[in-house]
Amino acid sequence: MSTYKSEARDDPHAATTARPRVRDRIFETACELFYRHGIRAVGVDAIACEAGTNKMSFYRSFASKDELVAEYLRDRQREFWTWWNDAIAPHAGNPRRQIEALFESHLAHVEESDCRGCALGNAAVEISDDNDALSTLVRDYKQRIRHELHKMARAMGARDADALGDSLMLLMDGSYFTRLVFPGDSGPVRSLMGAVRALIDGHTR
Amino acid sequence: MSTYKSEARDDPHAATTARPRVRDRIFETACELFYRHGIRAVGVDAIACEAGTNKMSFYRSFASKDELVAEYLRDRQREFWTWWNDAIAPHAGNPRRQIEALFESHLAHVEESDCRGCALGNAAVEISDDNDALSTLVRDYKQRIRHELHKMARAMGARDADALGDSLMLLMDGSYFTRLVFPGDSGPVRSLMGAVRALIDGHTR
DNA sequence: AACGTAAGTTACCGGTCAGTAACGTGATAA
DNA sequence: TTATCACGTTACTGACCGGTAACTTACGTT
Repeated sequence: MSTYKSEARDDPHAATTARPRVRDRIFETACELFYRHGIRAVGVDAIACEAGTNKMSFYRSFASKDELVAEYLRDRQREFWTWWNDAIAPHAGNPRRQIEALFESHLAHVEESDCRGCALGNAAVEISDDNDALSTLVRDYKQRIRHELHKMARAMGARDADALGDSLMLLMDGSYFTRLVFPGDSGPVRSLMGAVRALIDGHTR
Repeated sequence: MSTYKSEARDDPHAATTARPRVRDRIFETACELFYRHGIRAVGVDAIACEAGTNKMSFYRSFASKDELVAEYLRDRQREFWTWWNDAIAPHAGNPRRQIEALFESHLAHVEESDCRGCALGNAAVEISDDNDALSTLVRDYKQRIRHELHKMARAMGARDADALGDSLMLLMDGSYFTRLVFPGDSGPVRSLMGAVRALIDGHTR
């Protein structure tokens, strides 16, 4: 199974060059490690070490690992909605174009070499259902995505807007999920835009 | 984060009533626990205890936890293809009906209350990429599914068979993935059959 | 110079992880 | 009867888990 182990830091004391506060370094490192290797696979020791500090400084900045995980998930969530708004903003007033632009951007993102799927969705695999704080966080996130897709489908005048929104969500999460196994743009994600357009057409023609 | 802890066994010594061999009990217990709580979240101690035995008997039957995990994944894989063949067998010679039947059966499975998504796909989230044995196992599995879907789409006479097969795979994995967050039949999976038929129509009309 | 603050260091806690050694027991089969 | 097999039991290893205590070092203000 093998948990992630950090290798010695290259830059033990960069001294003068004002590097970011330890809390920020820890957080950024943790985000990267969690996404790359999974939440359970990364211990706080490895995070602190990789961030060029130690466990004590970790616990001066974060109450617990679960707190850090929650903050990681909230951060990814925020980034997601920023991305979402940026993707649809140029096509305000044209819902169909907005959906297409959204999925074009999503496709580009998913095809990037360092993409490891959906951070929140992956977390749902790892966290236990009885961890209320974290699983609620993920559920709210996915529910809001679903809701926004319903809204956009409705704005587009789709025959069965909720069904179209749900189908689009299946495609979105499907491309995240398959991405874990198929590298780059070689996977089933190739067919994403075709499927998106076919479904939209089917609901508007 | 909280790892799974087993509660005391109810049936410490069922004596006469010939219960299955310890290896089988361990394996069955492990499959259930891995699927329910995730692979990393379940330790060998918990497995052995839940199976009504102890760690020593575990290691008499399995060389390592990773070996057991591999066997778990192979078993789920076998079950999957059995299910697959059973689903399409009644409609041999009618590829379109086969695909529909496949997804109808898949939908029913995914709507079951104890479904926690795709065992192999979930494993892909948890295992590290450098675990060759396990990640190859998962990749081969997903590649074969993709290949079979391509074949069926081709047999159906689809205009772009590979694209249709890929789109169907996105829907399939999407319904697995969303299932982790949306309980029962309340999630985006509601739209599955509609999307499947719309895509097929789009590729054959 | 004095002080507060941010951060590094070492050592430790109890618990769990995967995995092993050595031994005991009860049933079966030769 | 004796040997073997399948299994249970106890105790252990070394590493790692999340988390804490107590102390030290360095810097920035005033």
